[in-house]
Amino acid sequence: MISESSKRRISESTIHRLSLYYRLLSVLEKESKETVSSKELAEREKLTPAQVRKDLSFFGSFGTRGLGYPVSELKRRIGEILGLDRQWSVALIGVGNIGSALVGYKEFQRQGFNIKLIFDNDQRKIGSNHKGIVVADIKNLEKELRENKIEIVVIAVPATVAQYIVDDVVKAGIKAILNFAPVNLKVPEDVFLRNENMSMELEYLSFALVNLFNGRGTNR
Amino acid sequence: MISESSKRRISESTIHRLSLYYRLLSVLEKESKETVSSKELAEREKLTPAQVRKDLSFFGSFGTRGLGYPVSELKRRIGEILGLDRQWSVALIGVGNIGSALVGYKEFQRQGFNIKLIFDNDQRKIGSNHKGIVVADIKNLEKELRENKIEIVVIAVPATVAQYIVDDVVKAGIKAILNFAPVNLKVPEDVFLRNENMSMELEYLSFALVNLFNGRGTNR
DNA sequence: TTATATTTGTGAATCAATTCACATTCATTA
DNA sequence: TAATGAATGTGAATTGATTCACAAATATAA
Repeated sequence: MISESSKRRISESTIHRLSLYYRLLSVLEKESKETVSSKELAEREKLTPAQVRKDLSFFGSFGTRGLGYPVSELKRRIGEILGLDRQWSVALIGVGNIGSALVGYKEFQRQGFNIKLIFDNDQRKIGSNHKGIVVADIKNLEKELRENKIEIVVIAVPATVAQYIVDDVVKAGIKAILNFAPVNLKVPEDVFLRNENMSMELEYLSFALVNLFNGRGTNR
Repeated sequence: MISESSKRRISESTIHRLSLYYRLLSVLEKESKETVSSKELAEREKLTPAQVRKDLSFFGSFGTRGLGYPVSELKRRIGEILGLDRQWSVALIGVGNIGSALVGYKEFQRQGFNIKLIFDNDQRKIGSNHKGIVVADIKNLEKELRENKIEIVVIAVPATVAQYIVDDVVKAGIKAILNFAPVNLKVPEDVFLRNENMSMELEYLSFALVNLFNGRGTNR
């Protein structure tokens, strides 16, 4: 897979759809379904069968003609591609509204994203316990990130301080950052930064209600 | 604008970028910047100037040749397009981890999304106060949604019950739903449904770390 | 064992989004 | 007031993503 993906350039949309397939396959696996066709996957995700097959074909051929894809096996393979076949050490910075929610978000753990450290700068929060993790002082950020071999950092601090925090996170050698603060962050070329913009979809709904209401909705 | 957008089909990406421009223009406005060029907007959002101009051109011509775009005016116009020039009545269903975070999320209010009602089915939560809003019993969902003229519903309940809730929400005549539950929901054609998949970006990071690490990161 | 029905995997074709490139417009300066 | 420079707005060109359509492979039924 690794060589495949460096050969061709895989689009962001394809990766996002792999996430969808992975989640759906987990459901099908629970339902003890043995095989599934691109047609069925497509119907359940509101895509075309060709789209599903094309997405998968970038990474190999996982199906059996005349039969479809083996549910468990395909789930396992997509898990491999997405890096969900391993555990990730995650640190969370900022334990306000959103930070607290993320600590308790079961879906992350289930996928192998383990929050190992929590940081904050508020003395009232430092030392407090969140789901078994003691909140550390942001002052020790770099040292702690290194010592605990953190691989992914989640930013959930106010927009005003996010850039300073990220600068320190980058200094600590972190190469993957998920940002919940509503602000554009600058990172070096070799750091992966993704933004979770919680207002964006709400704004899309607002746009849709105001502009697109000629009768029917347009879903993703 | 309304007629423009029904003439041509505006892509989802364009709308998402309008959200980005809007946020950036708010910053520029605070910095008392009078005008801004497509070049500068593009640089700050890691886009091309042509992309910025094309996006805006779908909705009209807001700039002055030789000068650029007037910051406040453009912000106002994009606000209009996105429906952020008005207040929206929002109901939140499910006040667990994520629901609680959303109640306190300032960014929503700032954009005119006002959480007016909160529902839950847990007797321990019903009647409790969240930022001045008393949690209502999910049993009265339909009645309350109608009486309070709710326009947008945010779903933050466990995946297992989300579809049942959504069915009731649709029955209440709601046409716009934002779903945080990690599950594919079915709604009629005339209802706008958007999904906020919190794991997706984390999975993208995971994918990037495993597959794309030939030195440099690829940011959005 | 053969015939028929399915369904994959994938080049080719189509459709959509992005970028190019430039005429046009306006601000500014001499 | 004319000349210069800057930046928009937009068709055309390009690039990228999606869908088509079909040969190949396999399952299943006769």
